[in-house]
Amino acid sequence: MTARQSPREDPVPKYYELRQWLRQQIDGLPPGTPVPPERALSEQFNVSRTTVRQALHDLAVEGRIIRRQGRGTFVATPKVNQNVALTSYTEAMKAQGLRPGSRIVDVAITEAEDVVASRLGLEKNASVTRVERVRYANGEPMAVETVYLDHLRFPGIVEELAVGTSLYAILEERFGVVPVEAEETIETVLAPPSASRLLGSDASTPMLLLTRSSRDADGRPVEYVRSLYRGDRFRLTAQLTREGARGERPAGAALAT
Amino acid sequence: MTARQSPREDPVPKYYELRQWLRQQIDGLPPGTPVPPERALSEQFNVSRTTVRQALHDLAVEGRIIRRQGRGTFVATPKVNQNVALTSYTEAMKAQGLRPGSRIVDVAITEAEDVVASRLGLEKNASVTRVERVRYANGEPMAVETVYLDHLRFPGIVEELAVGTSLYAILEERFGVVPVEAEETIETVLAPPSASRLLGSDASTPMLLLTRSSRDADGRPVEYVRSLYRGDRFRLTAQLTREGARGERPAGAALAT
DNA sequence: GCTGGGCAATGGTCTAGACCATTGGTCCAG
DNA sequence: CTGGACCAATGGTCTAGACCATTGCCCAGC
Repeated sequence: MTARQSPREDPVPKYYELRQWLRQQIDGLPPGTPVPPERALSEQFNVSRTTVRQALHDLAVEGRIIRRQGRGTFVATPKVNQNVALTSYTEAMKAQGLRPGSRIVDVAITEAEDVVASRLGLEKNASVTRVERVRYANGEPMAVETVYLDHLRFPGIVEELAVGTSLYAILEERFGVVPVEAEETIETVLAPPSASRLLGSDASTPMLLLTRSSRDADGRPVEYVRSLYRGDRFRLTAQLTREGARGERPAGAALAT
Repeated sequence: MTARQSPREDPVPKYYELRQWLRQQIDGLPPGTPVPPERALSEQFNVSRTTVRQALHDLAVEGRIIRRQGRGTFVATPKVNQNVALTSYTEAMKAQGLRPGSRIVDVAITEAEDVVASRLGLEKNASVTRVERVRYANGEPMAVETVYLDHLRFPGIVEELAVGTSLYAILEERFGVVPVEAEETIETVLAPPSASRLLGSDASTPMLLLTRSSRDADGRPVEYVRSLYRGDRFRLTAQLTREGARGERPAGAALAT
């Protein structure tokens, strides 16, 4: 398998060719179908194992295969959808026939890092409550979510969460606070090892980092949330309706709930 | 530099440590600052070049550095923001002090692939107009966008585009069609070599794939758009306001234009 | 002064291999 | 029957190196 000279004189790397071949083979196969091991592919195509690994890594990044040390490589299950508005993780999973779940893995009162302080309108090193949880679908970890709240404004969160109360129920029932608007950002990042371990993916796997800064009816910051979604397992969706003035593209929008 | 045993017995790969060290060194440096070459880092840290490459690749994926064959490695410029509603690429870039641009690189009448036909409500292999263009900010390629339209319903698009008319102006003025609602998806993919070449990144660089299927006031499909944004250069944003019923999270939304 | 060629420096692709960590199955002993 | 040890198979990390493609600089020739 040599780097091929295409009619346009652009060489195609071996690993890319192998990637495409493999993609062709696995598309349409049921999730869980075994993919040949690295060493077998290396022999079959007479390329080094490194070349095979590159191709497999890329397919894993795209969520087409799942690689498990000691076990092998398998066709992955399709990506699941998550509405950008994040109406409800639970509802979104249920709508796709998946069993949602979550587990709080860390709750702490800590000092706010710069970006957290900034987003919550606090002084540097102000005291914040940090809640970290893992989101599951059918028992499979899908996202790590970290919520930051002003500890002075919302005391006692930790204790309430310990008895299983929903965070937003706490905010509304105990503090009379409802988030009414938010800014969100979406970008690709790589998982730090801590999140990798929680999510069962490796440190070079791109994630979708979704951040949200929400405010209440008085315009005061309520929470700052960082959610790390597995890029190989998630697709975000949005429904838009036209509202605004003519533009280059459909302009303005209202998200359906 | 050995894989270190942390207090929790979790080994940290060398390449990850090097990645973090480099990240610490470059954070805050002005864009364009040279980063030491691979071979220098390999000597300095007494690790193989492959280990260095892995660390550098990861930093490039995250958009922290830019690697140029024959030239070297440099601190990258910060990610730019693109509103999810895609109100206007032009406006979004201008709002960030960037000079927007675009170039149509391919226009064709072609047969619809399955997904395109499905999205446009057409028969398999129906005739569609495909418009492919590259989006720039300050002359730097940022995204590749492919628009598909029903050729029977919207004939003559190719000729109109040849004289520089905006696609949406054509739809409205010639066909009386205005997209009023849309579904969008956002996910991470890897750039195919064709897009890599257009965007100046490599085939293992994650991209943000944003798809949009829009419909007119009669509910008929108007266009199907696939936009590949460089994951190392883009962050998507959304402004949400509360509309809906109580949920686990802020529910429903209206996007600002 | 300008242009083209040569060369060094750089990142990109690839080979070959060693060793490690994890997993699951099999076999044996209690 | 159950649990533990062993082993093969698998993916993960890493070394060492070769060769290629690209880039920019310097020098020589016109």
